[in-house]
Amino acid sequence: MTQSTIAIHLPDGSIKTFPAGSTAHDVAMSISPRLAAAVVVARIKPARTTQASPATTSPDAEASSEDSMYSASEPAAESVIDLSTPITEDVSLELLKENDPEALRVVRHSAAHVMATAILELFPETKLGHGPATDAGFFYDVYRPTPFTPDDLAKIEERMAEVVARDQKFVREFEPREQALAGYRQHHDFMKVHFIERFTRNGEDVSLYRNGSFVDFCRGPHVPSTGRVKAFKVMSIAGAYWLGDENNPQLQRIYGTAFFNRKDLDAHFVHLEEIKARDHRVLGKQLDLFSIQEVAGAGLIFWHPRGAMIRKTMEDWMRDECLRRGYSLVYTPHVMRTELWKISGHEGFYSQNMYTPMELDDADYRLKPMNCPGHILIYKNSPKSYRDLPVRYAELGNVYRYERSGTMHGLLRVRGFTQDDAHIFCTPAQIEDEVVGCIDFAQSVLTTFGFTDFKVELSTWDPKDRKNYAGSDENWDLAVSSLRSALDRKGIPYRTIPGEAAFYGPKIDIKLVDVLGRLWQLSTVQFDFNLPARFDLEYVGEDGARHQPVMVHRALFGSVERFFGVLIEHYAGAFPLWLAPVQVALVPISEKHLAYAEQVKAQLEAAGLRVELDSRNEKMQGKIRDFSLQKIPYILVMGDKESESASVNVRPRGKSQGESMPLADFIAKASELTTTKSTDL
RNA sequence: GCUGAUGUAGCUCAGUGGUAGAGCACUCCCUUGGUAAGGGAGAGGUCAUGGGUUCAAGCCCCAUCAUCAGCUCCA
Repeated sequence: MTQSTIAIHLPDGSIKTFPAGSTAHDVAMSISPRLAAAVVVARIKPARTTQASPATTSPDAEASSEDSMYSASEPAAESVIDLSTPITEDVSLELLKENDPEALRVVRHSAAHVMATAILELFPETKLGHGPATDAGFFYDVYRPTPFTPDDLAKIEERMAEVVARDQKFVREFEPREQALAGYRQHHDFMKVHFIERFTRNGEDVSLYRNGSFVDFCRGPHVPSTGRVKAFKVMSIAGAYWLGDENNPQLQRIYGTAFFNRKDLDAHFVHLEEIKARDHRVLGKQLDLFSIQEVAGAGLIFWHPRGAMIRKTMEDWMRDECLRRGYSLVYTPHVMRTELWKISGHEGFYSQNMYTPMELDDADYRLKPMNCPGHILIYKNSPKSYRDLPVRYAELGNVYRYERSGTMHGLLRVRGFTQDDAHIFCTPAQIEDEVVGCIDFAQSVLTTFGFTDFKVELSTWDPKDRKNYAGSDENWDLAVSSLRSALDRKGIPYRTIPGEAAFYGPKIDIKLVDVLGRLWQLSTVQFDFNLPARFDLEYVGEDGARHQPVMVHRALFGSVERFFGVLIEHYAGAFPLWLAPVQVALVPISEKHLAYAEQVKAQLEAAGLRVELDSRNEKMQGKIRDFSLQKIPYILVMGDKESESASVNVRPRGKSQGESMPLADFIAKASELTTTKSTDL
C-alpha cells in the first residue's frame, strides 16, 4: 500500500506531514536550514512501534542481524538512514547531529570509503574487502600482492585530503544483483563477489554507494558528502586473514580514525597517550616491577622485588581467603610423567599447547599446563565418603603452556604463569551451593582489588553437536541449571552463549571492566564431566554404593600474572596503600636530619609498614620528585621542626603540600588504611 | 604461526657507508637546600645474534631471536 503523505513523529512529540518520498534532509530543512546543515544522519523506526518498550538489543544482537541490511528492502526495526533516503511510510524520526555516537560511526565508515577512494586512485590494482567502522576508528581490508609501506600510507592520507576537498556527494544506488556481480567478477574483485553472494539473494537489487567515480558495495548509511570527513588519520597497517581463517590468504588491513573536527581527533591522540602511560609494560619498567629477559625466553616473567612484594600481598590475601572459605591448600609438582597426561587426556587434545617431553630414567616427563590432574591424584589417594564432600583443593600453581610466537603480550599473555586454581569435588546435590560460593568469592576478589564493574557469560553446549561433548545429558542439564540458578540467587545479570562451552562441561566466565572500560577475561568457573570419568573418581554414598563426584574447576585471578597486569593498568601504577610495594618514603631535609629519619624508619617498620629512606646527597625537591614518579603513597618530609617534635610532614600521593602530624598519629592512620584496604590516602 | 614495523649506554632516544652521541639514571667532588630536577667532573656500548657485500658496515643484503601494531589462538 502506498501513501501520498507520510506522518513524521519527532522526538519532541510533534507530528508533521510530508509528501511521501520526502527525506530526512527535507524534514530538517522544514525546521531550520542551520539544523539541516548540522545533521549527519537520521534514525527512524516505524511509527506504530513508537510506544513499544525501549530497545535493549545488545551490540552482539545487532551484529548478527546484518545479513538483511545490504538489500534494497527497508528493514522493519529501528535503523539509521541517509539524509537523502526517501521515506515512504509513517515513522518516528530522530535527526542525529555530530555529537551523536551513532553519527561518529557513520562518519568513520564514510572515512573508510574516502580511504578506499584514495587507495584505488593511487594503487588501482588493489582489490577491496570490507571497510567497517570500529570502536576507535575504521579499517579497510584490501588485497594487493605488494605490501604498503609507511610512505604509501602517508600518500594515501594526502590523497584522502584531496578527496575530502572535492566534497563529493555520497549517493546510494541500486543495481540488479547479477549486474553488480558481473562487474566485480570482471575486475576479479573476489572479496566483493563473496560479500554480495553472502549478503544478498538472487533477484534482489544490491545497495551501492558512489562518491565521484568510486563505487562500493555497501549498506550505508553515509554522511552527505566527503567534505564532512573533516578530521582523520591513517594509523597503521597489519595483516588480517581473509574471512578470519588462517588458512586463507592474508589481506592488508589499513587502520585509520576519523572525527567530525580536529579538536576531537587531537583529544583522541591524547587519550592514546594516556592509555600508553597506563600500559603495564611501560609502568613495569618505570616502577621496576618485572621484566622479561630475551636471554631466558619469551613469555617468561621475572618478578623484581617491588613486583614480587605486590604479588606476595595478592597471594597472601588469596590463600587466607581460601582457608576462610573452606578450601584446603595443596602443592603439586611442576613436571609429571607423560603417563599421567595420557590418563588425563592432555597428551591427546592439549599436546600442541604443552612443552615437549623430557626424558629421564627411561620415562618421559612433561611440564604441567594445568593443575587438575595433580589435584585429582590427591583426591584419589584416599577413599572418600559423601561425608568428606565437598572437597576443595586450592593451589597457586605454576603452569607452562606453549604459546605461538607473536601471541605474547607483557604479563597478559605469557608462556609461564600462576593460576589461583582450585578444584571442587562434590555430590550433584551440592553443585548449586558450590557455584554460589565460587561466584561470591569471585565478586569478593573484584571488589577487594578495586574493580566495580564486570560482565558474566554463561557458556552452554550446542545441542546439535551432542556427540562432541563428554558427560551425560542429565549431568549437563543439572550443571547448566545449577549455574543459572546460582547466578539468579546472586542476582547477577548474565549473557548465555550456546556452543561456547568446553567439550568437558559448561562454564561461567567473569569479565572484568577496568577503569578505562576495557574488558578482561579473568575468573572462570567450569564443570568437568571428563576427568572424573577418566580417573575413575568416586566416593561412597549414604547408600553404601560408589558414585562419581562432580568436579568444578575455578580460577579467580585467572592467572596471577594477568591479574597483576590488569591491576597495574587499572591503578595506572598508583596502587592503594595495602598493595603498594613501598608504602612510605622518607625525605630528610638535609644530612643532619638523617639520624631522625632512621629512627622514624625503624618505628614505621616496627608497625609493619614498608618504608624507603632516601639518604642520597640530593636536595629534598629532587627526592620528592623521584618518589612522586615512583607513585609511592606517602612521602614524609622531616627537618628541624619535625625532629624536635617527634612528628612528620605527610605528603600524600598526588597532593602538592604536606601536613605535619605526630609520628604516632601517622602510624595509626596508615595502619588503619592498610588493614581496611582503603583506596584513600 | 602469519603481515608490517622496530632492536644503538640501566632508561628515553639521535645517528643514511669513513674515529659511537645526547638527556636522565649511576660514581666522586662542591653544595646542606622546607615540598616535582642546585653545580661540576667521571665512568658506562661486541650498535639484538650469526652470516654476507664493501678498501671500509650501527647504516646495505640474508637468516635467526626478541619486541611493537594487528590477524589467528588463549588464562
